[in-house]
Amino acid sequence: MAKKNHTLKDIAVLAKVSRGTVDRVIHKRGRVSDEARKKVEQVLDQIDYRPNLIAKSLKKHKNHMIGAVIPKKEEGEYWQQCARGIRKAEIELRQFGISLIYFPFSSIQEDFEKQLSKAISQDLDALLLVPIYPEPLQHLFIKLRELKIPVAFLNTNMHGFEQAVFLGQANRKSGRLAGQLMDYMINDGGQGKLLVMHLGIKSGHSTHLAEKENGFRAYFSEKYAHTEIEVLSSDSTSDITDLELHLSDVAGIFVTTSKIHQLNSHLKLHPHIKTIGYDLIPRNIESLKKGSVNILLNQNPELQSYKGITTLSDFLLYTKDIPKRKLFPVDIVVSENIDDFIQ
Amino acid sequence: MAKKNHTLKDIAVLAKVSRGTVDRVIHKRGRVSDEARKKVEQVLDQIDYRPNLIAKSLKKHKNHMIGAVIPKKEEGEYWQQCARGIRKAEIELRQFGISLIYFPFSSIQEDFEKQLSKAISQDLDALLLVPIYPEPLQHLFIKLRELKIPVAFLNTNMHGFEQAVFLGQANRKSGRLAGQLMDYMINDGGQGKLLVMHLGIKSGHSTHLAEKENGFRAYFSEKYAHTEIEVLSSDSTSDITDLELHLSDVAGIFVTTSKIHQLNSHLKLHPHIKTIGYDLIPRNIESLKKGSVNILLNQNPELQSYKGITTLSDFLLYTKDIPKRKLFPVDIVVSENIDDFIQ
DNA sequence: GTGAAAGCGCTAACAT
DNA sequence: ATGTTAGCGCTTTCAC
Repeated sequence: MAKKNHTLKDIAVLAKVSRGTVDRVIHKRGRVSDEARKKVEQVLDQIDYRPNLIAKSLKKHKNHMIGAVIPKKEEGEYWQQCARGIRKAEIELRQFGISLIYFPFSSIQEDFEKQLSKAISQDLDALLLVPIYPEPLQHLFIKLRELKIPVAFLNTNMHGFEQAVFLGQANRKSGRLAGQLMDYMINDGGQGKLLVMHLGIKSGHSTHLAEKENGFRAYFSEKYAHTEIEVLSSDSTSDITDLELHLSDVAGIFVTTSKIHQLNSHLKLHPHIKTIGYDLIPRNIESLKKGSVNILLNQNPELQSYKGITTLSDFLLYTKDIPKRKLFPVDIVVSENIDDFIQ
Repeated sequence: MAKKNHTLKDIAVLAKVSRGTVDRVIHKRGRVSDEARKKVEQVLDQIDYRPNLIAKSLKKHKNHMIGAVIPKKEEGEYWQQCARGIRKAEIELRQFGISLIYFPFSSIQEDFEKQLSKAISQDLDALLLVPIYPEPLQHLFIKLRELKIPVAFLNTNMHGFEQAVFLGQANRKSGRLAGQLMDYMINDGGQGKLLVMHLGIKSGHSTHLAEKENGFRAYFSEKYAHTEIEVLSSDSTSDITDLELHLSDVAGIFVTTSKIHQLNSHLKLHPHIKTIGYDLIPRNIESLKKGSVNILLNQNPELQSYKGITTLSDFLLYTKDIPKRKLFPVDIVVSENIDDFIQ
């Protein structure tokens, strides 16, 4: 038994009922007599029935629409990569009757609000979105919840949704990882203090950064009695012109944002300082190749958004379950393996 | 135009011919009059026809069989992971009418020969295999080539096959990467020599190891005038008992195989020595967590074999192209991110 | 050379 | 409550 893949028809024959009845039993659509149900269930116990997802999908075929509410490409290379992942999924899935509609927003509240409203009003079959300003825009998220369509959240998680997947990182963990890598590079945490820098922060992202910082600190406080760790924040380049003052006895710098490239001119003067930053944006890649940055942690926005779309489409096409969360490991990127990660 | 996804039927209507004719034109099956062909081609130029892969697959459905000629699980944890990836794909693909047949071999020539012959004689629809002893068994590989079925090669590539994908690593590159990571850890290549160890080598794998070694050497020779690099090979544990003699002024050890855990007792005595090894097998993981090993490079056998099967099934189900090669980046694993990679 | 039609496995509307 | 049937888009067989 269990060799052949049984079909609904097989089961109907074995249970001596009609295909319709079998279907009703399997999908619990009711309107079946106990007697018939028992007969079918008996057969189902015997064999290992797996519905043919391809047939199911073919039947249901109704050109699914997935909306993507994501920051505009102009918002930075990170979001460009994110868009690339979505685009890749779009091309692959077109042949399966999935199409995408984009709702790109610039990161001001009004624009996000506008785009999300537009998306909500379009009765889509699923939605991928990067949720920002959740508090002031509660009413919108409530509306979204009421739609009861599957949602994929990128970067920031939201709760209270029935069918929702979160695609993102464990920020604290990546901070810890940065700690260990830094530790390896500065050779056992001894001499010199460390700098954690939150560069070019945009509103709404600060909790992520704090988590990274905490992880970084946690690593060192667990391993060494005390390592001196100083924190610097800034949302513009001007703030870091007087950075020089801080760099005298610094052994390593951990930048929690994608802006490590802003330090380039400083780092040239201090080649011994070990540096870890985030994200494979062109200017960082350049810095990595030139050696002013030692390690980049890649949060892999392309893969995340790609998986976001495929998770949704697996649900739409094959009624596969939507997992609660998909956490992606960060890639550790140095100049010797950077090529594996770009294109 | 191009909004809706056009079907064969649509085209037939537009071209005022039958669906059969359209199909014949698209698939170049001949037996079409020039006149009819032109009409169809004209329509095809106008619209963007994308055949519905799901329908195609449903129609063709004929329980495809994929054979897997891979080392037995007893051959080591690496192959066990490999088997897990295949198993994962098997479970996922069962519902699409793909089934697998396993031909596990123990790594002696006779057994491999036997299993591969068996696989060849079973008229499978596709084959995944780990090719070893290609020279002495040329006749078998010639036979395999003649079968003209799609093949996925794991770990070692073979040439002259029409539909074949190679899934594996760029070994030299991973050696270079190990070089850079070592460089980072020993702080700029200065004091102390380095050891490259080929531990527990099995026949047939030595070119891989040499490539890794070369990459490692290349990194250092390009960066520093001269770094002293010593090489040690062994195919049994006994050879490394006198290792102690070599360890006096060693700064780092790079083990090109998965056997770095064999060094555990030695490393305890020299905690300052930095170590890089391969593969997430339990004893290595333990060593990593305990700190006697600093970095493990994960060649990701599970993902490789999984992708091997899915590449083949994408071809069988959806007639998607088979790429020439899929090279996987190695994961850089330290104790702080090991959890991301196990289970 | 061409069109008509069956059928892959499933769902859902429609009879009974 | 249950059985029958049409049809998703494609391939393939079979008449003509």
